[in-house]
Amino acid sequence: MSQKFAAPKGVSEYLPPKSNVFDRIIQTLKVPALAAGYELIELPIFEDTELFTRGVGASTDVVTKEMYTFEDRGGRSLTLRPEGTAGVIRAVIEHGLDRGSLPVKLFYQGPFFRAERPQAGRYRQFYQFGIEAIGSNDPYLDAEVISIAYQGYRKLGLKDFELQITSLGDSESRAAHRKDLDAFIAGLNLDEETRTRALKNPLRLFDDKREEISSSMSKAPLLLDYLNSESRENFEAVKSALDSLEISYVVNPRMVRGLDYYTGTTFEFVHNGLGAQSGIGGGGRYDGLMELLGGSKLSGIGFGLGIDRILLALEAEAQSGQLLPGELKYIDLYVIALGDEARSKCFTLVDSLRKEGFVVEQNFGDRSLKGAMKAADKSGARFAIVLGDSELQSGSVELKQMSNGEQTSVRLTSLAKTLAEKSSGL
RNA sequence: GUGGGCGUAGCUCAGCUGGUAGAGCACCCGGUUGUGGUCCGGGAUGUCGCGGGUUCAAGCCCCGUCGCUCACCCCA
Repeated sequence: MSQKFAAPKGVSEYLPPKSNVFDRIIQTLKVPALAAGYELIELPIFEDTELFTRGVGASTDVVTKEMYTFEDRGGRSLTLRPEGTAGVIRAVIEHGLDRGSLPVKLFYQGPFFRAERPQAGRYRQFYQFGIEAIGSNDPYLDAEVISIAYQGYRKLGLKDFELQITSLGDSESRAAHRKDLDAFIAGLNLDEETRTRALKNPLRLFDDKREEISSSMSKAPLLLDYLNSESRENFEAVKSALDSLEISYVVNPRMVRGLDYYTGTTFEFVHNGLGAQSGIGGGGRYDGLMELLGGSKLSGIGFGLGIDRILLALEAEAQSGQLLPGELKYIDLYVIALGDEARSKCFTLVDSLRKEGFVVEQNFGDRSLKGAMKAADKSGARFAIVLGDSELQSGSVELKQMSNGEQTSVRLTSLAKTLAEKSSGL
């Protein structure tokens, strides 16, 4: 009895050729981060459960109903990471990274886990690329962080997205607003569940898509109107820094983020071509997180970008039949051997060309020349050679350019040189 | 957790008021001796998601179940 296995529910998987695009996305997003001096931090996939309940916030849905939590053999409660920031902060504190020069600038990339009901752009295992800058509250740093995400998207060719920003202010500003917002919500007719949620974090109601709730929230007091002078000046400084980089944005005073640690500048990138899950990335400042997790009182800011959703966004923006960035695999040369003797010669030839840096594929098994040529064509190789008895005799091959069928006779000894010359001309 | 849609070849799907399985794409081979992309010919591939029921007969009807998907809650 053979059982057919399937991947667990709701996970995202990437197979060729789409996996090439997936890889390209990550490589591309890294470029602006590296250019700004951010360095890789590679962290465990699972952490102490309490890191998330405390860091992300016990009131959040992420913590209350979406965590993959399990006990290890020593009875410790562990959780598959639902987001990246808490782990980064933990590592910074644990290893004293904040004792060096500030801000500490880090980037990470990898899988994250939330046990939600899957839908378009929402998976139980999903991928994020993120950066964190810890130890400075300079508004220019906020703008730098935002610009790194922005540049990453643009480098990938994305256009149809919008940057939304707001400020959640400092604790004084939030307290003043909370008082009025609570009073306002108390006057609304809400179902039990929603009311409970509002008690934990009333801002969440701004994000509710149900018609009756969004319409009644339209008159709710906005946090942005309660910012004290310091918070307001800070927000203005961030905005003008973005202006100076010609990064356009819209201020969305109703924006809500899912994690409780955000303060001050908060932002989200929203794509217009996606379904309900339109946020392709977001982040913000977190003033109290470091201290909350047992570290020094340093502010930080960062973002997480959803690789899966960026891929969906690229697909949404692509014209039909258009290739996505990185989708086509690149091959310099396809080598076809005819006969046993040639086969053995080709095998070492391919090896040496690869060592010189060329991307080379060879045909395997007994195929007709026609079939092998067809495979060469489909591989996307720019050039092909056929090596059989006569080539072994003469010591030269016909180097065929696949795009136009042109063949040039080349000595085997100068194949690499000619290939390099011809390739650079393309 | 709640609600809608869908489950037929590797992929996208067709299958009329039930009569016992098809197309396109992809794949492999060939169109006389060692050269691809077009064209022509040939070929392999399905327990029609699974279980039960109705019927002489079910991919089509009924019940259940599993899965996928979209949306809500929530969120990258």
